[in-house]
Amino acid sequence: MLAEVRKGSAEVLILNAIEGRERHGYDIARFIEVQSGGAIEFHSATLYPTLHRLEKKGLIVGRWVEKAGERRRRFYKITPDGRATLREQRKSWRVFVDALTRAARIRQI
Amino acid sequence: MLAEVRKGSAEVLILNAIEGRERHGYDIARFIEVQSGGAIEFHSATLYPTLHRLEKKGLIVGRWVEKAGERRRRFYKITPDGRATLREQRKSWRVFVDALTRAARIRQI
DNA sequence: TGTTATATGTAAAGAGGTGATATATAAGGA
DNA sequence: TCCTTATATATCACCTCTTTACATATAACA
Repeated sequence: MLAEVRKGSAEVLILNAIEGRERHGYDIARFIEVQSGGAIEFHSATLYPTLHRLEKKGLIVGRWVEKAGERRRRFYKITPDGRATLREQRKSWRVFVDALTRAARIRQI
Repeated sequence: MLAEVRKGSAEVLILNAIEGRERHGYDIARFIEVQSGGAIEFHSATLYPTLHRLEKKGLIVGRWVEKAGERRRRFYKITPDGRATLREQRKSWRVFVDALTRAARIRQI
């Protein structure tokens, strides 16, 4: 994440990353880094526990894919519950971001 | 705060609230609530420890004001270090908010 | 007399992130 | 051939911030 970490954003970023198609963990982290223009970087210590937590909650499902001569990867796809949660989290972030922007003059109008 | 708390935003909100003039804790919380249109609400358990932390770091300074027939209040004003930190935190939040908005499609373009 | 607003505070618990460390394979350059 | 880098997953101890709940006290109002 940024130098000073912003908390609670890992879930919405991961859910968004697999909204369109399934991805494995490492790919999710790269995807987020690219989409954010390099501003958001996932540490493996954030990434994997968050994936496990999301799976435990039933928001994503993973499956191991092992091919000969390749490392094993765990691909995750979003569940219907995951999609509903993604919608809620986006809205929740939108409200918060707008409120913070106003209440802390983030853009110094 | 929102139903699901967004972490790490208390400091920038408090510093912003006393950027223009000194305020006491309870007033800071009310100010933030009003400025955010009611979206951000401070609990006393977030507010007071954060004020103590900011004072310990030298970003704000407090003084007790006691008037006859009134409750005691502690008024805080921002220090030069506090102003510098406020500038940095605003920038940091701006970068993060923009990155998150893009990387998690917060506004669902 | 009871409730609400004002005003400050702490303790225990939980959530979420970080730095460090670990393991293992494949690809590419010296 | 050896070393480094990228790929790929994972855990542990620690830290920071926030919440729920509790505590205290005064003033205003019904």
